[in-house]
Amino acid sequence: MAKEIEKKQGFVEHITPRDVDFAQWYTDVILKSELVDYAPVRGCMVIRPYGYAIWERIQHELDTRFKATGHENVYMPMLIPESLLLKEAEHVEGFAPEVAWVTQGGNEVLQERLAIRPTSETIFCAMYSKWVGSWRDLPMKYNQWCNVMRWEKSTRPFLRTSEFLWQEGHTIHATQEEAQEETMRMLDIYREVAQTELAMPVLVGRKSEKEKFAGARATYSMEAMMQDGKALQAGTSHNFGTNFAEAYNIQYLNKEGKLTYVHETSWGVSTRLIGAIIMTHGDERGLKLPPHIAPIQAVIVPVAAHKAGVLEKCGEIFAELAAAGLRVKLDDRDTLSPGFKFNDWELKGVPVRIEIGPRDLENGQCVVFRRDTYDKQSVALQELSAMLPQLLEDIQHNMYALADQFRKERITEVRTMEELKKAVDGGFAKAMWCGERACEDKIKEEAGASSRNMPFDQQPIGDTCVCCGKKAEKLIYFAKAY
RNA sequence: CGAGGUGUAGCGCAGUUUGGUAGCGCGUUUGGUUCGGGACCAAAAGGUCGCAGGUUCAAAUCCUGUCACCUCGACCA
Repeated sequence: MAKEIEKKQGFVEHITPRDVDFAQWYTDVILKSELVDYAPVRGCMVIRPYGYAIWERIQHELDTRFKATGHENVYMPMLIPESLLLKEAEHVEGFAPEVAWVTQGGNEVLQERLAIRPTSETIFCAMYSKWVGSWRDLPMKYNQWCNVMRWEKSTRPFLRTSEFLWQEGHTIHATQEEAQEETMRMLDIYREVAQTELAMPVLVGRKSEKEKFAGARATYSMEAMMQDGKALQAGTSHNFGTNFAEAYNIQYLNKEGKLTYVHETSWGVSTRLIGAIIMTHGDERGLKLPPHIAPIQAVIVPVAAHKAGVLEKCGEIFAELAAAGLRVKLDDRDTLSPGFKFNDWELKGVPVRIEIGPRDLENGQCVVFRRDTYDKQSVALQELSAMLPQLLEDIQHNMYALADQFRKERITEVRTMEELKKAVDGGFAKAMWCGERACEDKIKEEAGASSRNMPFDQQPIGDTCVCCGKKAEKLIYFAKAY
């Protein structure tokens, strides 16, 4: 089907329409926009310069906020001795099926095999137990930017790959209250970055026991809705209580001189966020990047670049905009037609395009195109650098508003299983739940949906469980998930 | 790990049923003309047909094995 359309239109770079095959649309977009390529290793991706530039933007937004809230960056080794990994039982059980092992070094078989980190709780714990001694040492709030590896059964670039990049924050605190405060603070930073920088609305809340992180006392998440109505867990923040501290013996002497276990948190977001941006905003022409994290915010495309003065003027405008602090690019590739470039930069999701040709030079203006609405307007050249920042903000806000409206239309309050099944076919179901694992399992079985999270703002929409009909305990979202 | 699918030029594919000189489109290179929504003409380069066995005078094609990747499920950021 998609192939027939492609052939008919004769477009080499044609993208499969979203409503024909959303999964294929996603694959088309990420490959053709040159974000990633498949690696010659099972389940791994190569993040290409344009994709990595987006990751660097996301890193910048997060890292700035981490540091502003008192966190420091560190780096832990990628290899974890098996004995160390085994100490927290629930954690091991959760990760064991997807750990990759190093069993040989050079020509020698290792005495103890080494896990390639699937996450670094264990090694952080080992170091914290060494580093902490007094209540004066607390809190310790460390973060690391690194790669991790999980031997996933089936993989998709950005969404689930064997190796991926992320940040993992690990903190230890004197009290449960402090740990909980930290857990919430970091979740809120994730929410804020998602909403203000990625223009992506998210639902924040607490995970059910079934869905929580292996070894956590409580897991909180932010959940985003993709354009096929499926949920993507876009970030998590965990409160471990003293679970790991007890397993790894992380104790300090409190003010009374008594040995006390620390309270620990961890929190992470990954390159999956790039997948979230793509599936939240993208359209039939390809990527659509929010201006705040777009590596290129505005691209200048010369028209009839060989004509006198065109390229020179483009160069001047480029210098002016760059000096004004905009991330701008001049597309001076000489063998490509303007039309090709228009499509190329739309595919790559650049928020604003500036066209400058001979006609514009005569009139002292340019054509400004915005990616989110496809609107074109003529702008006087001397006003350009003054109007662009506001235009970029408009685009940023419009993209959030569109995504928010899309999501609102696809969240349905449900009171019966029939309603739930219908709601999760292309959307989220908002339901009351008794709190029992059995009902989650049954909903997974019958509707293919999992619980996403329980919002902090618990305004009941009924008093009986959507599944079993018994007394409801919690308001919770269900959805099919990536 | 279950079910399905695909491996042929950088990319996308045809050719496999019925064994007989390796094809097409795009891209690439060179020269020229173009340039306000995916330009055109001409010439050129580019492939041990995933890998290993086997059958045959002859294998991309038939047989056996094997590896990899993709999609959908189950599991997970």
